[in-house]
Amino acid sequence: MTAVEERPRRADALRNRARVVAAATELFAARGLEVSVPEIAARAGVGKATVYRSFPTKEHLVAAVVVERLATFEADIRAALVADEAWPALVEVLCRQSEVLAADRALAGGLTQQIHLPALEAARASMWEALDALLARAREEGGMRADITAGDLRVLWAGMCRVLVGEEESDPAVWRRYAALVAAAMRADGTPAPSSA
Amino acid sequence: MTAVEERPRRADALRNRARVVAAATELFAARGLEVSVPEIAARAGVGKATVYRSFPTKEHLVAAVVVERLATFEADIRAALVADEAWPALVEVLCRQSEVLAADRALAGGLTQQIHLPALEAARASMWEALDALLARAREEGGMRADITAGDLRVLWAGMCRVLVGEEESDPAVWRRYAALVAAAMRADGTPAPSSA
DNA sequence: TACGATGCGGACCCCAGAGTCCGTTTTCCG
DNA sequence: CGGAAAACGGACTCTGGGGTCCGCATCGTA
Repeated sequence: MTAVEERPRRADALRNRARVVAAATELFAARGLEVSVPEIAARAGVGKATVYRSFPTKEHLVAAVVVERLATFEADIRAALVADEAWPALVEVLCRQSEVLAADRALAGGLTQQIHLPALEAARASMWEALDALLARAREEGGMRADITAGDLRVLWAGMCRVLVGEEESDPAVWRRYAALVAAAMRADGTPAPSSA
Repeated sequence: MTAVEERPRRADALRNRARVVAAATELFAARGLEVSVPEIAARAGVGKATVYRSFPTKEHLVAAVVVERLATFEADIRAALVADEAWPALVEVLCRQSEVLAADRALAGGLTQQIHLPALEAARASMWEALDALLARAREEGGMRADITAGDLRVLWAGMCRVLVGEEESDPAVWRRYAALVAAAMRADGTPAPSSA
């Protein structure tokens, strides 16, 4: 655990850090968050220790990459927030991001992975908050069941993503189709929960 | 890899095997399929090697436990097959089994886990076949979208289960609610996939 | 009851991945 | 341009889980 201090870093250190992040981003996208640190270091053309000089822990590296990906996802959501009608915009975001996920296993992991690092938690929270806002608008417009929250969307959507990722599904059309099914589950049209408990 | 021969096994060997399976069933249910063999052995009150005498590989042990669980799931489905109306019966099965899953991480893993062992593959296939039959009936009765297959149900339902399991959700009501949402996604009511790809 | 086959379990090996150390190289400031 | 601080990277340790070995105990049959 090398401390991450605040004093100015040398040029080569910054360059190497960037290379590591780039390599990690590629590898995580291609093969998931399980890729080992040594392999990332090799891909970046640096030694393992160099990775640990920028990131105290593998989790920190993962977080750095995932935060980046979450940010672009959130940007897409926020763009949808200004659309005329929220519901179609929401569905479009889901479909589009599902296509992205078809080729990026890192984000999929990031949606649900159990990593408790402030930076990541914050990025996640901010993202869900944006999605919540979009859902709220869709609800107001009447296109959605009233009891659906961003959390519900997360469970259904992230879950489906995990299964598809696990099966190496890479056809964007398939991903879009499931995104549409998840959207269908949230539509306003009766079919309330049946019976007890 | 100790071979699993056919000659009659000693009484104590059978007893120990049963203990191991019982311990594994408990631990897998409580904490998922990641529980280590040493820990299972300890819980069963036997040595690690004893586990490997009955099961050539950890995967074989996992398979043995999961097959058992899948069988009870399948039995539930087949019972629903003789109901008057297939759709409500299907929803009921999903809700009920979701409650079961709330307390059993083993089955959840078994639904999607990548283990390629004949016995497990067979049990899974048989289970999905039963579910397919139930879906077919529901489709005939008109309660369901025509394009939904058992595979679709698997992606949505198993996915949602994985997320809930990962978050240690143990409130059966929550599980039932999501099962109902998945069911809603499959209902016949327009909302077809939007646009391209 | 005796004795061979069967089964037991603790000690052991192997591997892989996370994280650290230290002698050498690079940067950069005076 | 020279030297101290910063960074490098290969070699190292540590941990933990899967799977095996072998001397000892137990079973069950003649």
